[in-house]
Amino acid sequence: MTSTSSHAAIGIGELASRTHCKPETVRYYEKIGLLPAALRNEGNQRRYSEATVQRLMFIRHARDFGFSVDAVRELLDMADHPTQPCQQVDSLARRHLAEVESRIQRLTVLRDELQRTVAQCDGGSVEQCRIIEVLSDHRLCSHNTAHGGAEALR
Amino acid sequence: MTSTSSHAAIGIGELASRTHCKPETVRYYEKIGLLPAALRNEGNQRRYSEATVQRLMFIRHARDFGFSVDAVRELLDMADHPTQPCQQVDSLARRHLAEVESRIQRLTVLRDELQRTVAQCDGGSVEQCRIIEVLSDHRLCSHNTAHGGAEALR
DNA sequence: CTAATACCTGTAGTCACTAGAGGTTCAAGC
DNA sequence: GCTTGAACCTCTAGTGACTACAGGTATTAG
Repeated sequence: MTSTSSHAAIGIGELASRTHCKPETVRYYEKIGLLPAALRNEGNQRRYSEATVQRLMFIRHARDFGFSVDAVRELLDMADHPTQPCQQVDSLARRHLAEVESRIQRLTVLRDELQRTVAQCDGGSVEQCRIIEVLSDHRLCSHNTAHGGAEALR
Repeated sequence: MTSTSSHAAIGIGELASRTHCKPETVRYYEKIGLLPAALRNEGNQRRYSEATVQRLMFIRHARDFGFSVDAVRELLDMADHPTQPCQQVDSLARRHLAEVESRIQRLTVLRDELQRTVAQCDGGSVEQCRIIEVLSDHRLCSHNTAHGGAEALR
């Protein structure tokens, strides 16, 4: 048996594989306080309960939604206080949604500018390349504002 | 006069302000080799020509388009060889465009899921909050694949 | 001449992990 | 009991593209 039975303590490897992350990530989350310090067995290895599996699933799912680690910290805190009103949760999620929408907006403008520029390249020499020309002179862009690609990507 | 005359050597502060970045960024670009080592005056301070202003404008504009520093390095290299065919430029720009489009795609899927989730919250207690519930259980999501928000944002 | 400003170098911090070195513990087979 | 290999441990450094200091020097305006 590979110890997948329901209420036995599990090791970091199984915890990681059941939550689609790596042992390094689990140790990292413990270090930054997203997960509490794990119980250890006699040989100093971490042992986890089902409750930790659930907590880590929550964390991974929230991260997968694009919430920052700090936001996840707040969400966990709220989830730990179930009788409180969920206004803060709602507000956090709406702010996140607004950020995603803004990101889409900026990337769409950038995409249009890139498409226009790329479409104008006729495949000659670099000397007459429209892409290089546009990069050399912002006045050739359709907007005179920044594209914001450096922030909207990466 | 604040030394804005056309062909005099300028300092790092003026170079920075004319290219919408900071002196630290200029020094950083020099360090990583995007800009050549600057000439110095008697007091060891960097002095720049108009050519450097142009080069840095190109760099900033390309970064603003979202090209990575490595991509900018390649673009600069190509721009420095004007008689070569611009096929590589074109290919680099098209790959970048594809990346931007993919990013928009992923963020759009994420936005839809977030919108759906946020819309279901009725403002009660955390206990019955749909947002917390969805984060706790991926099966409540409309797709059973990852949302990829952690990679698509950030 | 003085004071404010701009500049210099070098280091560390950001974010959310990931990768590696160098050592220890565990589980299975013989 | 012994061996072997996988899994685990801690600690450090690296990623991208800057940004922010600290502690010192140069320039410039008045």
